[in-house]
Amino acid sequence: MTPDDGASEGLPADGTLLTARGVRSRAALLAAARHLFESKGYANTKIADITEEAGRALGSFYTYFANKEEVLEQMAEDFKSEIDGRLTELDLTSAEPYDVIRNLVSVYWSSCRDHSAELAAIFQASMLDPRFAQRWREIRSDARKNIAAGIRAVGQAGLVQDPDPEATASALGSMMDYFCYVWLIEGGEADRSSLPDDVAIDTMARVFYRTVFAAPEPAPGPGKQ
Amino acid sequence: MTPDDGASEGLPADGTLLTARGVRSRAALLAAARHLFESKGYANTKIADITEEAGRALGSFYTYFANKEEVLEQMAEDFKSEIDGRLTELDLTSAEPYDVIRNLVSVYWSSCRDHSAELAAIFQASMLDPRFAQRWREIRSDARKNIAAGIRAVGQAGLVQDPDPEATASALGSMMDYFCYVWLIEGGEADRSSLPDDVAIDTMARVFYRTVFAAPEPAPGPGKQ
Amino acid sequence: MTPDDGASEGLPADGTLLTARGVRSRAALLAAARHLFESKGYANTKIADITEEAGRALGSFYTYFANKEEVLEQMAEDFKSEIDGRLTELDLTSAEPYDVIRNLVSVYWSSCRDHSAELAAIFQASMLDPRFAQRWREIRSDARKNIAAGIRAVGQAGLVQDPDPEATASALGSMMDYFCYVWLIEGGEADRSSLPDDVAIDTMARVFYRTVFAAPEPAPGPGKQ
Amino acid sequence: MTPDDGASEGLPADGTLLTARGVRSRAALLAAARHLFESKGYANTKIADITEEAGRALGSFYTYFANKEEVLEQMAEDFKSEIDGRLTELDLTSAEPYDVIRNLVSVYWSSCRDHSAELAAIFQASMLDPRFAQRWREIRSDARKNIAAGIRAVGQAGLVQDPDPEATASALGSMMDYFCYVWLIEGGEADRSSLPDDVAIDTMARVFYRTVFAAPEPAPGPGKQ
DNA sequence: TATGAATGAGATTTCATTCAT
DNA sequence: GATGAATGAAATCTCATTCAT
Repeated sequence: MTPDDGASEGLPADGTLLTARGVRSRAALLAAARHLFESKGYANTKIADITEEAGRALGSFYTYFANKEEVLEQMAEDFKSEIDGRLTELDLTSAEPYDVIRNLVSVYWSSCRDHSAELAAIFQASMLDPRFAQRWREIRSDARKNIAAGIRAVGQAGLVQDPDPEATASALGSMMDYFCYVWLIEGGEADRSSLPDDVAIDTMARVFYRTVFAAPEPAPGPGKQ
Repeated sequence: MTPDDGASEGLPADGTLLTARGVRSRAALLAAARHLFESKGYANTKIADITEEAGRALGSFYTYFANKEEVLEQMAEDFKSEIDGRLTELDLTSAEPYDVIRNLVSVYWSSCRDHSAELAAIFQASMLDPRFAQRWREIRSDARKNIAAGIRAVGQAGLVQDPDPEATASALGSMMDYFCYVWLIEGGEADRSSLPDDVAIDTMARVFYRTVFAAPEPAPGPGKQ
Repeated sequence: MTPDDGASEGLPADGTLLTARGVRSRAALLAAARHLFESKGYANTKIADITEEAGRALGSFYTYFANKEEVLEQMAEDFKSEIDGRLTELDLTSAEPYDVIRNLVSVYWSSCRDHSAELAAIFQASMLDPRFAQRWREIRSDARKNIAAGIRAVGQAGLVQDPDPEATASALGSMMDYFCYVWLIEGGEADRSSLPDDVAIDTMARVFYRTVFAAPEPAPGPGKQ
Repeated sequence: MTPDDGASEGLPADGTLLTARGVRSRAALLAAARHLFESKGYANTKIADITEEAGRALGSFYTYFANKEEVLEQMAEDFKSEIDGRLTELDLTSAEPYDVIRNLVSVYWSSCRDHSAELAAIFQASMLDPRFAQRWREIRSDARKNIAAGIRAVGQAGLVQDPDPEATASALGSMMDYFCYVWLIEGGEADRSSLPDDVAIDTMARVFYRTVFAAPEPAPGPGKQ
């Protein structure tokens, strides 16, 4: 669950393998970038900031990455596989549909919380660089498809019909993406600056469930997250 | 803040009145900025791009604006009063709650579509500059409050209870904001690049209505938008 | 005959016309570049050197040129049209073939002497950048063709046959190009560092004449250059 | 300066002897440098390119050379002794002066062809670095002296007088140097990209012979090169 | 007001050389 | 000897802002 594990040991730009020292440096740079992307934002972070934060010389950055985009690329990759991994582990056979939805929302929220740097950076980059807009579309595409499939399944079960499951999935996905961004990165709304995890999760789950089932969610059992 | 206090015809920074020529130049610059913010994005638009597009000399920009932020400031102001104006004109006393919601969503969608430049710029700027994040929070705050008030009203009518109307309002607002951004600015999702107006509006209205009423929306009558 | 006249008033990168002030600045930068290319060489001259020498700010360079290559491009253009102009003025109907050749060689030598900066820079650049190698080939191509035509004319007059006039023209051209470079730029041979104009011209003319006519040149009359 | 004093097997900078492994590494680096100087040019070749091409680690370069100049220094040395060697082997007592000249030119051409990397690098370096300009002057100095001596001998034989044999030698040397560079390195003239060996050699020999003897060369016998 | 040239503080990127392992 | 990561001094280019005309 630490942000630094997983796929990010990575490789230098040219595909060569790294020495132990190299692995350490690369990790230090990624960690520094993550930290800065979160605190100052992707666009406002200079390469020099990253190397300074990592305690490395400016030039060392280029031993491991061709440019700032490549750092984000790497982080986005890790972010996606992390979420994918967590979602795969999820128990989707739960008796209660609401629990399935809540678990799903919960995984998404906590992934975003643990990777707020990545989330912030990807969001930003998607607005600055069309290449990243495309990348971000791809990353979220699986999630959209799964939601749409769920909506369709509910329709085929004869429960509630949705005239355009993909559009609805896009709306629900947008809700989750931006709600997470607002509360985890941007610092909340005008008169409230943060949300407890369970409130955030319940809120998203509620919107999600009601949208799909057009009915009230079951009364809550005792607390979770 | 009267809706027509002359802000958008604009005044120079020092409060002096503009000559007719000045009014024209200022408008040309704003129009150019709008166009560029939409096509290349706020961050990727340089002052020189704006003046070139406007057919003015670089230096003229500074006759009317202190910097790019001020241009956006102005556009945001106009954007907000425009939406506010349209929402005020709205008939909220409609017999059918679904129609109220659909009208509201419809106004939001078409405002965003007609002001995609502003939307794009505000969104982007809110991610680059904390000052604009705050500004954007304020702009959307009224809408959030109204939604929350609506949810509360429904609860008080004894229909459906919502444990945290503000949080839900934030979720619904996030859905609308980002859904509009995705489909009007970013170019849609991975496998669909645009949405007809009525589909977009129906989709948002559906999510909105179901979330608030925890029930299916009424079956659509013929023709819309 | 000053290096700064002619085509080099030029235009800024984007084709816009320059103000009087702009014309002055651009000329100052070109003059500075010319001076530095000659004294330190093209490759060893930094943009900052040029602007410093011209008494301008670093950034001003980019108002007039996209990069160093473009400066040279401009200088090469001027150089070529200058030589072309001088050659066109030449009297080729002289009774004495030797005089024609000597005049031609003389024009070439003095053009190179007056434009040693350009010569040095073009030579250097042609070795560093394939694009300039091509450019330089094109520049000298006319001269080669004229020489070849001359050789062919001599052959058709039944005087001396040359099995490959183009190859010979290339050899004579190479001789002139590099001889000029050696004596005007590089500082001569191991044991002699400069050559009086008339010696240089006589030498090249001799090689040229003897190669074409396979006979001794006429005995020199008095005074020349 | 015996032709085989071991220079090209080389010694490390400090005079220590190399191990067998060291000899192999040094040779690999020289070969890689040769190859790259030829294909990308001296200035465009980085140390890292050389070590990569040689399959060695970057740092290993500095075990054998202090810098890139030293590599070229070494190659220039080899180049010169190679040409000197070939010229010494030449039969200068041939009955026919034209054959002497043709042999000489032929040796020069084939030396340049077999050492095009060295030729390219020396030429380039002589334009970038005054130290190499000097070096290159020295290298070619012997050749110039020999040519001048030949011209003088012809004059003393009462055949043709040359007012400045050294200048003429410089012109003929320039012709050969640059003609070889143009056709062996730069890729020819605008409308022809290569020359068969015998055409190149005949052409240079023709210019050379006619310049020295101010008379047509003897009609060619069969077979050459 | 309008103009567009001038400025210079950044930011990125490259690469020769050093050095710890 | 061999390795390749680390270094940091350049150099290039950008662009918001100022200012003389």
